Amino acid sequence: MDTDEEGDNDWDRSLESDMLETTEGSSTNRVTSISQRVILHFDLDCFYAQVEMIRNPALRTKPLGIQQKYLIVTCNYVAREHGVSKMMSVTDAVEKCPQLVLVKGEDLTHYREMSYKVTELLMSYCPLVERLGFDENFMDVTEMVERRLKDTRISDLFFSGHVYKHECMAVDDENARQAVGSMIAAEMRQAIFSTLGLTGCAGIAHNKLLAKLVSGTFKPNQQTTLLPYSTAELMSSLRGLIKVPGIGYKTLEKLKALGLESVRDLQLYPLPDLVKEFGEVNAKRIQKLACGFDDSPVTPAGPPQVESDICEPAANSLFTQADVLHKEDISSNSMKPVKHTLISPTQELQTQPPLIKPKSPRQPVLEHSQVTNMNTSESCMSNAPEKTLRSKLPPGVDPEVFELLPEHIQMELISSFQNEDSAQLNYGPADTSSEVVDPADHSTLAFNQPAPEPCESALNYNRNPASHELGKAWSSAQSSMELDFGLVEATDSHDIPPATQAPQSDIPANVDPYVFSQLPVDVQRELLTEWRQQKSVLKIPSKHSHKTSNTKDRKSTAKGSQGNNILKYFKPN
DNA sequence: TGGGGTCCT
DNA sequence: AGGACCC
Repeated sequence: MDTDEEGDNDWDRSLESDMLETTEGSSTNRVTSISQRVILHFDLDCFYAQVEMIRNPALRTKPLGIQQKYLIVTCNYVAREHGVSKMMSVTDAVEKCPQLVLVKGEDLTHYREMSYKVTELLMSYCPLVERLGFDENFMDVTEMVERRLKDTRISDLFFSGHVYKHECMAVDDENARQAVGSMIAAEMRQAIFSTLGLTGCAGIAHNKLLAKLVSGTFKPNQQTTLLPYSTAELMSSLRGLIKVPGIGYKTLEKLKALGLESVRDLQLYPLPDLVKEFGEVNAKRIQKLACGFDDSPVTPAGPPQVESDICEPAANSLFTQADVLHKEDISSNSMKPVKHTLISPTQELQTQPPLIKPKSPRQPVLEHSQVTNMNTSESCMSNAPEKTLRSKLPPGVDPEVFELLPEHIQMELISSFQNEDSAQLNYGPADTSSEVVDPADHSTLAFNQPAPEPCESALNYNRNPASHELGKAWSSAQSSMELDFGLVEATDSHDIPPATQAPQSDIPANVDPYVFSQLPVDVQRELLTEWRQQKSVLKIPSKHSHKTSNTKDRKSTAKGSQGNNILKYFKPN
């Protein structure tokens, strides 16, 4: 039943209500098609260094390295200009930059606190936030995007920040969701900056893997959106398999032993041989990662659960997984009243209002009749004559190249156009169409541009221009927040943190640290006292937190991620 | 090569 | 608990 194909997903639950619910055997049916998730990845710039610069603004102008033992674990951008880099030995760093200021960073307390504030802030917009280390967060904003699309005219949309491999991009029906995602990401980055004084990057894509990868394309304090058809370009731009998140040192070594070096090598390697080395599940997983497929859900780690909702009676087996997910999502959403924000999206480098786009390829859309993944299992497809397979190819996919792909990837491609990860392998402008595999060619597969197709106007854009549901509610518990400190536009478009920031670890996320620092001292003190008494939504795990009650249970209940699950990180469902 | 984290077996 | 992955 569960080949690990992109099945039983929860990402399109937002659309599920519109869909017919039928049950065929045990497979969940998805009818609609275009539902792709919108995933955000936030990555704070040199996080430890930023925290130290907030604690001591005098450091801002100096080259700063954060030291743990004999390592510079991170450093600010001033230091980077002098040749210092992350994970460099202190000796080397000082050699490169004798004026380097060193701050010990072995005690993580401050970093941890700040880190959770960021996560909390993000959670106040949308509960689906997953932490990755102290300085990264994933967010699934699919529902938020859907809601905005409903009451925003398409002409009011634009891409905030960069669009991967494009200088500018006009918004149309096909890319509107990504555009909204980029606007949301910009607002959130602005919120992180104006309330916490931290800058960072964001990536917007249709899955976690790609959001993470694309977020790093423009580095400090910028954001980048990936359009699905640019997936292959992104993947092939990675130099070395180690750059694929989810492939670590051990796996890399094994892959090397098999003679694989590039992303493309892995994409094309015969699955059976891969299975011998890694087992079926892992083999498929890593091969899919190499192709840019990742159906792993955004799994909130913290305890957003405040109320009763988790202790529900054992799930009725008549419920599909998706049903359960849907419920949980609604309940967690409903406890999030939000205030309207005055924050305006940052415009960044992208000053251009969208003009004319290079006639954009569109995301292929399949007919509804092609039922999702219902057993796209090998058996059923591998027997299919090639002609049949080919005839099902999404527009723009080069059949020649298609045939080079491992079978499960082919299946993925075919079925994915109804799934969330659709259009993944929709490789950009092609030219290598009819080639034979050239072992020396380490570039990636190329597909033709998808031909224009009738668009799915499943998304209707109404009038109602200014609709911003993003609120700045910090924690539902707080009420003293009527003071609109946080709503002050503390910055202009260029995101330079005020050097005067008074670091106050107790000020709530929606209070601008700068504005706070301008208040009379006694007022500050009074506010702080009040805030300190208030509970955080996300409790910071104590150092010796035993967490007797398993985080796992919390997770699987909280998000209802299919309790089984393979790899947490980018695991297939 | 730190000082953490997560999940799977 | 050990091993893989992540930062």
